[in-house]
Order: sequence, then structure tokens, then C-alpha cells
Amino acid sequence: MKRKPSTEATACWIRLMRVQSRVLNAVEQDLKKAGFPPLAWYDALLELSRAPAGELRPVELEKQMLLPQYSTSRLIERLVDEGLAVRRECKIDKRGQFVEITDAGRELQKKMWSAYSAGIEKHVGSKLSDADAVKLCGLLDRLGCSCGETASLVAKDGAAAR
Amino acid sequence: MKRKPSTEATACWIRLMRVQSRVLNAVEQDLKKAGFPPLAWYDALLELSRAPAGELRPVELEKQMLLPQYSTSRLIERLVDEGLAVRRECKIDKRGQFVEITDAGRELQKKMWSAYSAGIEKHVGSKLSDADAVKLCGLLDRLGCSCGETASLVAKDGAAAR
DNA sequence: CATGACTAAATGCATTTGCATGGAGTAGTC
DNA sequence: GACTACTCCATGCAAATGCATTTAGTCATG
Repeated sequence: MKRKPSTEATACWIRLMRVQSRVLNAVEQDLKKAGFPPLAWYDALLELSRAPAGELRPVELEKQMLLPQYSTSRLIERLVDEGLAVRRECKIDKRGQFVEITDAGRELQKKMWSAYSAGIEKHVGSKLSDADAVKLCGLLDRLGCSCGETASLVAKDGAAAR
Repeated sequence: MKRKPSTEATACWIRLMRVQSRVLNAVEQDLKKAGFPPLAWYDALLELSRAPAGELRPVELEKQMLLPQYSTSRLIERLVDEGLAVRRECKIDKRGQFVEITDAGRELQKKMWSAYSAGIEKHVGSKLSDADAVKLCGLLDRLGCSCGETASLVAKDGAAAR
């Protein structure tokens, strides 16, 4: 008798949900204990720092981060409030703007990466051989197909939740 | 040169975050469009329906669902408000209580499962062979080691996010 | 250049979360 | 039994989120 979502698929689903939640919590908690802001801030700063002139349109950021529009809007607001980014006028489209990372922003991003990377190592890296990590990536990719381009660029200093 | 979190581990992390978020959103959205309450309600109802007399102490529920205490408390409040569960006095420990699922609760759980299972099939099952699903489970388990006991019981009617 | 359809971003408002605390009960110790 | 320490659950309050809407600007068409 064939069930519609096979028990195997269901088991995957469960683990995907639970493991992610566990691991994410663990890493976020570590970061918080070290006195850092939430991961989303890091992700945004990283995207900005990698962008051509350290600046991005909110819409772009939104796409990179897979975040709802209003959520991006408020995230930017907070970064600006904290002096981690500044708004720049967008001359080619007056509706829009550019958000540029500041030096303070770049600095924070780097500092966070040292804590963040430690978290990744502790909660992921240390539990998996590199070979297994590659297998896991491959399998996950089949479900999501959206880590695409970004994924290959990650190399040097880490990345992006949500 | 060896980096601390290997690029492989980092890539895993990214995918784990992004894929989970994508898939969860997709399933939640499907459920919502079908007019159902959030997944967490389903999870709670499922746990309750599987418990010995259809009842559980909030603390147990909390552990099963990996939810913060206050969050469980409010979830129960909502279930009770909607008539999906009732509170029962706990005679052996006056601090506590039992939460028992109602017929309406069991019914909703079943109805939700048909939509939920369709979501799992659509967003997970259909993208993975059973063999690959098994591999994926195995790899994920190494990161979490908490789907343990529950996992094997899942068989018949689905399970649990967060 | 008027119009209608669309995109960029912000925001008001209701709901939900997180955090810290409080009240009530249990259990161990003396 | 009085004290202390701890567990179970609820809740007030501030902050974060989701949703729908608004404001401003673009663009294509006639």
C-alpha cells in the first residue's frame, strides 16, 4: 500500500523542521549571548558589503533575503538608526533609494562573522564530515533550488539565513 | 589552508536555513489558503490525540513541541477558546492541569492532515526518491539528534514542525 | 499631456512574540 | 512546621510581525 506522502518524505519533513529550528536557535542564542544583534542584521550587512558599491536597493535586498517587503523596510530602518547603513537618494528612480553600508556596518559584520562562524562550526561543521556536508547540500538543493547563485559566492565570509 | 567552519559546512548551513524557510512557508501558505489555522495548532492537536487519554500536561506538550513555556501556554489558551481542547484539573499536582483534546479537535486534526499531507507531498515528497529521503533523514539526524523517539511513531498521520 | 496600470517604499493597526515576573504548589531539610 | 529551593503555569508589557493601505513615482498608450 502506497501512502501519498511516503513515510520517508514525511520523516524528512519533520527532521527538516526540527533540526533547522534547533540549529538556528542554538546559533542565534550564541550570537545573542555574545551581545550581537539578530542574524537578519548580519545577513543584510553581508549582502550590502558584497554589493558593488556597498549599496543596494531595498528591493534587491528583499530578493536576496527572501523577506517580505515591509520586513525589509523595517530592517533597513533599524540599520540606519544604528548607524550601520545610510540611505542614499536614487537619481534614476525617484521612488526608490539606495542603502549603503557604513564603516561601522562593515566592522560589525566582520565581528559578527567570528561569532557566527564559530556557531556554524559548533552546531553544523563539527557534526559532519566535509563529504557528508556535500551530500547534505545536494539533497537539500533538490528541495529548494534557490540557494543558486548566491551559494557559490559564499566562500569567504559566511552567509544567510531565513 | 583550513578554514574553521569549512565552506562545505557553511554551505550546508545556508541551505538548511533557506530550504527550510521556503518549504515551511509554502506549506503554511497552502494550509492557510485552505482556511486552516497555523501548523502549530496541528502539531499540538496531533500530540494530544496520540497521548494516552487524549490528554497531556502542558509541560509535556512543551517538551514534545520544543516550544517556550509561555508559547505553549498561549497556544493552549487558543485551542481551548476554539473548543478544540479542554482543561482538566490535575489531582496529583495542584499546580498543574491536563489538557484534553475534544472531538472537534480530533476532527480538525484529521481534516488538516489531508491538506498538510498534500503539502508535504508537493513540496518534499515529489522532489525526492524514497531512497534519497532516507539519506537526507540520516544526515539531518546527525545535526539534531532530537527527532528520536517521536520520529519512529509518526507513521500513520503526520507530524510536527518547529 | 491625460489616464490607467504598475512598482518602490513606508506606515497604521491588530495580532503575536519574547522576556521577565508573579502566584500557587511541591519537595527536601532541619 | 518553618525555610529554602524548585517546578508549573499565567500574564503585563514592550517589541516584532503580518496585513492592508497609502504615497510617490514610473511607464505605456492614446
